[in-house]
Amino acid sequence: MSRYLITAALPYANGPVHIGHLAGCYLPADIYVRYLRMKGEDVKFICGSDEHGVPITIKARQLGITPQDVVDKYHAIMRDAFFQFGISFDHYSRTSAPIHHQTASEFFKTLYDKGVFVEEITQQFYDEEAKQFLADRYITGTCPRCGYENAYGDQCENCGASLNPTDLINPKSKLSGKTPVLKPTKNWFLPMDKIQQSKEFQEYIKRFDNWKPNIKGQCASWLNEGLQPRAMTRDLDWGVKVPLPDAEGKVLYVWFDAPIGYISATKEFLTADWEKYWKNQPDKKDNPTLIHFIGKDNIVFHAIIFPMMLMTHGGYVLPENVPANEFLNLEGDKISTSRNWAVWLHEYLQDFPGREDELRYVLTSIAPETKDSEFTWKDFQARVNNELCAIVGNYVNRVVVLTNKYFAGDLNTSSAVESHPYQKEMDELFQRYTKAMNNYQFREAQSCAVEVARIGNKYLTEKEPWKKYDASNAESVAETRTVLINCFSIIAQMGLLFKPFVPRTAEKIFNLLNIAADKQIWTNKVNLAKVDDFMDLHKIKINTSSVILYQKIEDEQIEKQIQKLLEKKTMNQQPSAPSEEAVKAQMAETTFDDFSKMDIRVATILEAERVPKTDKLLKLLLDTGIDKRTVVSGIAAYYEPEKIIGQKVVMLANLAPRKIKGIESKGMILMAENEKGELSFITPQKEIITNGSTVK
RNA sequence: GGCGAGGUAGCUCAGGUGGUUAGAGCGCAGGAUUCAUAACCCUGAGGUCGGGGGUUCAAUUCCCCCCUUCGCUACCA
Repeated sequence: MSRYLITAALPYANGPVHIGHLAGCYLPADIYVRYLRMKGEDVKFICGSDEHGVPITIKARQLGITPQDVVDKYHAIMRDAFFQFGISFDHYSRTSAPIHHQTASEFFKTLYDKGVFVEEITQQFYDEEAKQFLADRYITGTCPRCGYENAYGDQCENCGASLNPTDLINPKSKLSGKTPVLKPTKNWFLPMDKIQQSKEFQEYIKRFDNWKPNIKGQCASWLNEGLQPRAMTRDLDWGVKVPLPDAEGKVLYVWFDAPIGYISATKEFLTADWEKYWKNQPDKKDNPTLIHFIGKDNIVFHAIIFPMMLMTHGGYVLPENVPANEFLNLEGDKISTSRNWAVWLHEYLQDFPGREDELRYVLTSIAPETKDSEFTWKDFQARVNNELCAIVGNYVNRVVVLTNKYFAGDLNTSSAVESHPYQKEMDELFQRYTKAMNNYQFREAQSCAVEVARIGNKYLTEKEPWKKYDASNAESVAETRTVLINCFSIIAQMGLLFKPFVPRTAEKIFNLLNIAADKQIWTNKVNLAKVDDFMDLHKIKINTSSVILYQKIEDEQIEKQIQKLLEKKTMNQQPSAPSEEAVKAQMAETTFDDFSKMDIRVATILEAERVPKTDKLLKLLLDTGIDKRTVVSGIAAYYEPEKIIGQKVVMLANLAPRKIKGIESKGMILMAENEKGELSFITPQKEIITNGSTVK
């Protein structure tokens, strides 16, 4: 028996869980864990809410409540939805738990004492009015890449660029709306560049060879570019306090503390025994196997940074595999929490009560294992109706109905039971299934389970007891009994294959056949003797007139869901629907004096060309009325160079010159921008306005 | 622009260290059947495996170029 510690990414506690999270991470993790348990392995499945970090503090501020209120709310929603859906965590914790603060704090202190960190004083934005340093997410400004005005200091949500706060144009503090100033502050960096060179790390990355191509490729890409030191502390007051005397007002970087959440949750759950699931054991063969299930957005943290932390700490095992999935799209569009384009788990559970297995089944059949995939409601309906109802559910019901019809539900017999002619195919399916499961190919494995039902249907159709059964002929009765016994044996084996995927269905099947929990043990090879041990083939008795495992999904239900989504889409597209994200709040007050320092004037574009090797930049020659000058502008996504010659524009003329891609840019074109970050020139309306006319 | 992963039947996806007729499910067409949730079972039609070049006796599979989708990354005063 091997020991496993399986984790699923800690969901961030600032919003509920949607089907993309499930298909990408929680469902595959749960399936794998249930498979390991079925094999009789010693496995612990750990997860919890990730409750630190800046977005939560922003959300709290917006709602006028404390960060703790925010995380309390979403922690409860997520935990309840997960458990109702059947994600079988052994323990679901949270990073605001005291034991987590203690564990993360100690972990940091150990690395500090070992001299792992590099202390560095850097210039960070500081809000003089709020008297605090600003984390990346607390700074907004114009995205230098796409021109989106509400980009965050770490990332632009419009174009997805990852940024440094100092990259932002016109940075503003989210606290006061004022322009922040740069001020020195001390932080502790993980020298990932050095650790990358270490023998131990080089040894560790060899195991990437066995990982899925998408992850291996992404990691190789990071490693080839060379890793950079990364700050493991932040100037913020929400999180785990940095356990050092000179670290007032600093907390651990959320990505430092979050993965430690896996450890603290294990501690909380197992108390004294936790180390058996995390640490190297005296005898190497007793070492636990650590596997992280995540979505592809987390690869670098789980495959590289966290292992580096574990490695430099010492004593811990490193992840054996990080099976990350790609993204799930929804009805042709990317799932987006901020645009509310999602199917939320807690809403599904309400709209489809008792239909958890149906969603589990469909999400597994379309899981983005090797590439992005797509969920549509029509497809959901088709898969439930054509596969679960028609093939699986219908098969079980026909066997039950026939048994009642010819044997009043009792197949009890003392004569020997012959195997059916498809046992070889079944055996092959079990082997295919095992191989797929071991390689994290869950869609393939699940299809093996459906395949079993197809075999059953085929067998039944070939034997056609409804034609051959003759109550007055003992031989015919015996043969029919054998056929039905075999049909039940196929059902039982199907239950085993289905158990990790649709646990409630499996439960119903095992209840129907009175198969005790201690018999539901996986075997990767089947034959009659094994099946007979698994379930007593001589004593099959059922006491139900029919078994409907799955109900059809009606057109109206699907229409309703599609309608729900269309409404969301309409709301998203209405430019007049102002939401907090869409329309920028008014900035802090300024003075006429400040405004009049701007030399804003009209100019005409004389020449325009793309800046080579860039996506966004145009090099423009402008006639400003006073001179002809070069300006580089990030508008290539919205204007083609040939088409803007002669275009009148408004520009800021006295902006300090700056070199961009080696070109000296003297000024800045002013652009109007909508909430999507789309840009437009601002053009004077009358011909009397000529080059050099001022704007005031 | 650089890097990574994809582009295979109408749809959702498998597969391939180069080698006889390229696979599955759904959908579609035809047949058979009635135990069953109009379900099951059988048969069939459908693809120059993103495009173009090259290497080879032979390429969908190897090499080069291009187009395209997704992600990471650079440039936007």
